[in-house]
Amino acid sequence: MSNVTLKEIASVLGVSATTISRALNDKPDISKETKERILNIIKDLNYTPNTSAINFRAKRSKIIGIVVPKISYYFFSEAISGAIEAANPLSYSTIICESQHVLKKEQESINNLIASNVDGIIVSPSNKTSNLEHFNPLKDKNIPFVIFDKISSEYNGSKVISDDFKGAEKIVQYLIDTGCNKIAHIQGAKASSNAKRRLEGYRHALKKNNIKINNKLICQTEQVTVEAGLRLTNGLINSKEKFDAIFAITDEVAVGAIKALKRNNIRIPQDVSVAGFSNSILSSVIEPSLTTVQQPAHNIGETAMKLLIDKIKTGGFQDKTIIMNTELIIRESTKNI
Amino acid sequence: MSNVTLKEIASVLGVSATTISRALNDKPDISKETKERILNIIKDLNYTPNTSAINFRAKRSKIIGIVVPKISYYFFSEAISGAIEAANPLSYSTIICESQHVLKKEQESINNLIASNVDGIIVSPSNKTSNLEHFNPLKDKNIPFVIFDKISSEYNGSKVISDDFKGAEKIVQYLIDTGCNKIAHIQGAKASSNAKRRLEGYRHALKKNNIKINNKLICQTEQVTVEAGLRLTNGLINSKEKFDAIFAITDEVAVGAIKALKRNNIRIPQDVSVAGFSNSILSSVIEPSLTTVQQPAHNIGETAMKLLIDKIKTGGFQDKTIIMNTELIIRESTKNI
DNA sequence: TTGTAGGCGTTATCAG
DNA sequence: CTGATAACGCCTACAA
Repeated sequence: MSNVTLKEIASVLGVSATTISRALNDKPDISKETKERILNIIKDLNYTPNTSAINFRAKRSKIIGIVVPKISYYFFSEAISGAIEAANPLSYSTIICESQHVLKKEQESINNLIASNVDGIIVSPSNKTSNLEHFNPLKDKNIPFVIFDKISSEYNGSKVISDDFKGAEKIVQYLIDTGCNKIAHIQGAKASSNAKRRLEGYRHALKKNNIKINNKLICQTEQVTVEAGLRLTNGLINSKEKFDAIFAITDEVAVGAIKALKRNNIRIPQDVSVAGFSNSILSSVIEPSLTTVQQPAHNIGETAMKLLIDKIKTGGFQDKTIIMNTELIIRESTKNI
Repeated sequence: MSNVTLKEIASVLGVSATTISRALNDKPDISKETKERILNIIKDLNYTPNTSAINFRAKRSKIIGIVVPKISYYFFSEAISGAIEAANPLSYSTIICESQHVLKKEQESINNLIASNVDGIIVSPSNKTSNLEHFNPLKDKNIPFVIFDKISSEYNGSKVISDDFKGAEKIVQYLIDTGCNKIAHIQGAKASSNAKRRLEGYRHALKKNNIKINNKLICQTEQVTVEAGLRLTNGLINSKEKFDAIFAITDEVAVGAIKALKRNNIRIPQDVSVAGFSNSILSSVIEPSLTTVQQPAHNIGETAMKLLIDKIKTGGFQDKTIIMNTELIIRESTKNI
């Protein structure tokens, strides 16, 4: 903790604490000479202002809370990294909380952050979060917040989302363009808005190309894991339905799909193309490497933070929805045009 | 921000602010009846104590700073997660900073954290950090700190490290046990203490088994990436030195090695076994899946946080070194015993 | 058992 | 241009 206080410096220099405060804070009502004299001497004094005192007096904390389901998911760690990078230059610090996809923990995190007097909160709701009632305390206390990633398009507060619909449409269109027309989809958690939008994108692409939607080619998993991809793909293989491509809700699931196909000696992409979503590290490591959709995680975090800080500064009246573009990353798991 | 203050509640209830404070903080010098009466009424008043004020007065922030090279590395995100989990029940929050493996940013982060009046700091120094001079401000200001992961064993402050030496020894011994005796090693950054300790473990295992160390089989990379592993393994293949195993400094590098071997139609593990270090997600995705050493990342972060908070509470006199055990994870990239 | 006074470090306000 | 004063919300010490 810092020791030297303005008062102490003041008594050493023979001026008032107020004057030193003015010198330190670039206030106009101080003569150039006094200011320079003070700043020169203060350098040697090893003074660090007491932020607690400053924030206390200013009735703010300069701290932003971030709540994510799991820090160690690549998407979230990148988003956090982007958010921090946006916050630091504006002298905001960030407190991170994990909800572990448990609604109660999400709620607790929000309450803890309120108790910490954060100036604002960024939340990526868990898969289990279907309504936003636990955000009410934030509204009550007038604490601005921004939501990112998993959030339904009906919600009309400030949010940053990636364009799941278009991303899915884009990658399914690519599958179609490369000659596939019996495209299976492994869908994600039912409550997940991202999963819903990707499903819609998938459907839309098929319709646009006059391909009939075959519900037997759509399967679903609550857990988006390699294991689930493996299991569901095995299911598809064992069913009588023919398919020439799989579009999986995430890269993890797609990796499971690739493993299942390989074990059944089904060639990728000659017999079946595989596409994922996220562009996680996995996608370049798996063989064949995975065609996928890149979400600008870092950028999403950055944007959410900027949006929030803007909201804090302006009093938080305007609500904005920012939709981030996705990018198609073509690799070996799909055919060439 | 909270609005209701003790004073306001006091005037409503017709008691003094002090009494309410006592009720809220479980102080002994208050009658049971008054306490209950106050607590009952206060529930409806939607009071949140002003943490800024409390911390300001108590001359502490209840915030711990954490500095890591990169949040999105699995090891660090898990360590952070562990640290947060240990901190929250003790009502500490955490501020995360990224050094991006840049010494100057590490320094800046530490200074920013000091300026934020954190109660203590946990640092995982970057690869580029060879001395700890930039920690002096912490010592000067008497802010306790704990270091984890990348730190030389000579440093005698508080630290938490995983047992790289034994981990490396263990996995090399396993390679030897499965019939390898021309074991190559891809070494990491020169300044990295982990890399040094893993190299020592490798050497030790060879010596113990009377296998002569062949320096031509030891190569080195500053960047521990898939690409580096690929490049260096190609180098090994093109050299005249024979080898029957590769022990890579990290899983990323090992993945590169696997890719290089496969492209050269060298069978894994029949012709060459491959071993990594970290047990990152990659290791189970790559084919063949990778034998590796698991570092208890979550546990390391948790331990570091507990150590730090202990130090904060006791005034920070005792320095401890905690060495965490590693675990050998056997997969398909190595032969069976 | 309860209340009063004072101060933590900073800065806005007003007076000089 | 500079200084004195008060106040932010809470809690400790002391008084009643």
